[in-house]
Amino acid sequence: MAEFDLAASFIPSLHKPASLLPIARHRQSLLYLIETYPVTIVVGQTGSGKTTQIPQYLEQAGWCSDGKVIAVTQPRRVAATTVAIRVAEEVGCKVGAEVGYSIRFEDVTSAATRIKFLTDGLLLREALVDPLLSRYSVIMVDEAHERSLSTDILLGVLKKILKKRPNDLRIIISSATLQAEDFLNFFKGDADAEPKVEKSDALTLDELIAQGSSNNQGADAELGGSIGRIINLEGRTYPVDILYLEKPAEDYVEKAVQTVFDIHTKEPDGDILVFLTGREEIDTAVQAISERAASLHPRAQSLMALPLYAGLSTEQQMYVFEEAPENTRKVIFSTNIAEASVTIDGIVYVVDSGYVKLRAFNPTTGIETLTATPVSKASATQRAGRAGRTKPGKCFRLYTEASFQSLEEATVPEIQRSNLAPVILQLKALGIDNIVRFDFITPPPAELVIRALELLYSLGALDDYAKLTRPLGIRMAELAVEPMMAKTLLSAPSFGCLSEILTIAAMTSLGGNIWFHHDGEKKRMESARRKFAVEEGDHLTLLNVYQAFVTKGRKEAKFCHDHYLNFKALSRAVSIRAQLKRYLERFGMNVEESLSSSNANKQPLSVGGGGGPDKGEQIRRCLTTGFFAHAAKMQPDGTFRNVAGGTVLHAHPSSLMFNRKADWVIFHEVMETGNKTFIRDVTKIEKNWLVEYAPEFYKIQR
DNA sequence: GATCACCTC
Repeated sequence: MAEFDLAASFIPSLHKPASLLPIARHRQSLLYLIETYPVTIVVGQTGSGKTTQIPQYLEQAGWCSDGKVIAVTQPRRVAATTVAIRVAEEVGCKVGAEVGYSIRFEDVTSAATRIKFLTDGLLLREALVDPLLSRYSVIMVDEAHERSLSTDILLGVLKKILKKRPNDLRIIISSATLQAEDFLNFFKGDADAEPKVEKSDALTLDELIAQGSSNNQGADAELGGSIGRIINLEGRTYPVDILYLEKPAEDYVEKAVQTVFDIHTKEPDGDILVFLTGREEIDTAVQAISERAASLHPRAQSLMALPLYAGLSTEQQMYVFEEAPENTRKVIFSTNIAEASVTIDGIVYVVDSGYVKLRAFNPTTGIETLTATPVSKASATQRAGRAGRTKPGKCFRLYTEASFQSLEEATVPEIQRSNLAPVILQLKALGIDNIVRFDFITPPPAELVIRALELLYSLGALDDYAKLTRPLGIRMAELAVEPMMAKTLLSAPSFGCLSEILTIAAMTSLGGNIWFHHDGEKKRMESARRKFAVEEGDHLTLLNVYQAFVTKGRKEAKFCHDHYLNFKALSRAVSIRAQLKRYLERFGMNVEESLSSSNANKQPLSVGGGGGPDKGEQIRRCLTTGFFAHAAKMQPDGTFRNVAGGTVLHAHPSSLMFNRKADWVIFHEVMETGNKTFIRDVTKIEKNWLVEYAPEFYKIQR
C-alpha cells in the first residue's frame, strides 16, 4: 500500500469546465443552423451539455438583443430550477438576474432575465396571454422525446406560431436519437409542398457542418428541406454491457433479488439500481434483501437495500443519494422515477424487470387504468444507460433477447392514452377550435376526443357548435384545475360556499399525499384521520383538515407530526388555494372567507344553521354540479355501481366510505388497478340532485 | 376488509 494516495489528495471539481464539454466543438455549427433554419433538432446524449450550453451560446451570439428572451422548457419543475441555478453559476450571476426560472408559484425572473428556464406547462399558460409568445426569440423544448402531454401540445402550438413568425422565431427541439426525424418531419409538414428555397452556398456549408455532426448528411439535408436540420452531439457516457436471460423468469421480483445477490458476490464494486413497477414489489424486494443479507459471510462486503418511489417523503428519498457505509454495497429498488426524473451517481449495475406501470384512459367507460406493461425499447435503453454515467457498467435484463426484440420501439405518447378534456379546453382557449384539424405530432384516437368533447359540453364549457362558452368555458380553461372541479368552483357563488370549495379544490389537487406515516404507525395514523372525519364524506373531511392546518398546523410543526399530516403537501394546498382565489377575484367574484370549520373535531359542517339548507348540504350540491358524471350508488354488499350500472366500484381504503354506509355518492377520481376499480374522495349526495343539476346528461343516459 | 407508475398548470 502506498503511503501517499494520489487520488485522495485531489478533489475532483464539481462541474466540468464548460469549454471541455463535447458540445463546445459544435458551437459554430449549432449557431449556424439556428441562424439559418427555423427549426433545429438537437440529438444530445446525456452529458452533452446541451441544456446548459446552448442557451449561453445563443445569448452570446446576440439572440437577446432588443430585449428578447431565450426560453428553455422542461417537463419537470426540479429540472427547470436546478438547470437555472447551474447556468446562473456558469454565467456568474444571481438566479433571477440574467438567468432565471419560472415554475408554478415561483417566478424567479426579472426585467434583466435573458435566459429563462420554465416548465412546458407554464409556457402554454403564457400563450393564453401572449398567443405568439412574442417576447421570445428562441424557444428550446428540452426532453421532447419523453412526449409528455404538455410537450406534445406545445409542439403543435409552436408549429402554428412559427407560421406567423417565420423570420424572428427559432425553435430548438432536444430529442433522443430515435425520434429526431419524427420531430423534423412534423415541422416540415406542409412546407413540403412549397418549392425549396435553399441558398446554394448554404448547402455547401451544410455539408461541411454535417461532416462533423451528422453521420448521414445527405439524408438529413433532404429530410429537413428549408425548415430545419438535425444535429448530433456526442455525449459523455461509458459503455454498458447488456445481458439477457436465457429463458423467461417466472417471477421477476424473485429473479431481481437473486440477480442482485449474484452481482454482489461475483462482480466488482459499484452500486446497483433495480427497476420494478410499484411500491408493493419494491417493499417485498427490500425486505427479501435485508433477510437474506444476514446469510452473507460475516467478513464479506454487506448489502444495503433502499426503496425509491414518489410516494416516499423527501427525507426517505434522500437516503438513495447518500454514500453507502464502509464495506457496503448499495442496492436501490426503484419505480420508473429513476428512469429520467431522479439521477443517482455511482450506479454501475442496472437490473431491469422490463415492466412499467402505465396509465391509460378508457374512452368507453371513462375509467383510468393503471397496469403493469412491458417497457418499450427506448425505455429499456434509457434504463440501461443509467449504469454508465461514471464508468463502464452492466445491465441485466430479466427477460430474453427475443422478448426485447418484440418490444415496441417507443412508449405510446400520453396524448394517445389520456383523458383529453383538459387538453381540449386548453386548445379551445388558445383559439384552436377545430381539434380534429389541429396539427398533433401524433393525433389522439377519435374516441378520446369525442369523449372529452361530450364531457365539456355536458359541463357547459362548450356550446352546440363546440365553441367555448362565455364566460363559463373561458374561465374554466383559465383555472388550473381539471374541468369538473373548475365547473364546481364557478358554481360555488350561487351556493354561497366559494370559500369552502376553494379549499376543497386545492386539497383534491394534491392527489392524496395528505396523510403520511412511517413503518408501524399505520394504526395511529388511521385514528388521527378519524378525528377529522365528517359523516358526509371525504370532501368535507378534507375541508376540516385544511382548516385545522391553517389555524394550528402552519405555525407548529408538531401539529402535523402528531396528526400524521404531510406539512409540505398542505403548504402546497395553501398556495394552490391562493392562486385559484386570485383567478376568481379577477373574474369579479367576491370570496368571503368563512371560518365555518375552525374547530376540527366538532363537525360543524353537518349542523344546519338558520333554518335554510346547511353549509354542508350546499357544498355537496355544489360538488354535484361539477361531478355529476362521477356518480355511483352503493349496493347492499358495500360496493358501488356507476350510473350505467355495469361497473363494480370499490371505495378506496383511504376513503371514509371504505367502511361506511351510503346511498348515492359522487367521487373525484376513479381508477382501475389490478382487478379492482377504486373511487377516491367520495361524498354522499341525493339522487334527485343529479337530475336537478345535469338534466340533459341524465336524460341521455336513460 | 385492506391501497396508485410518473408528472404538471
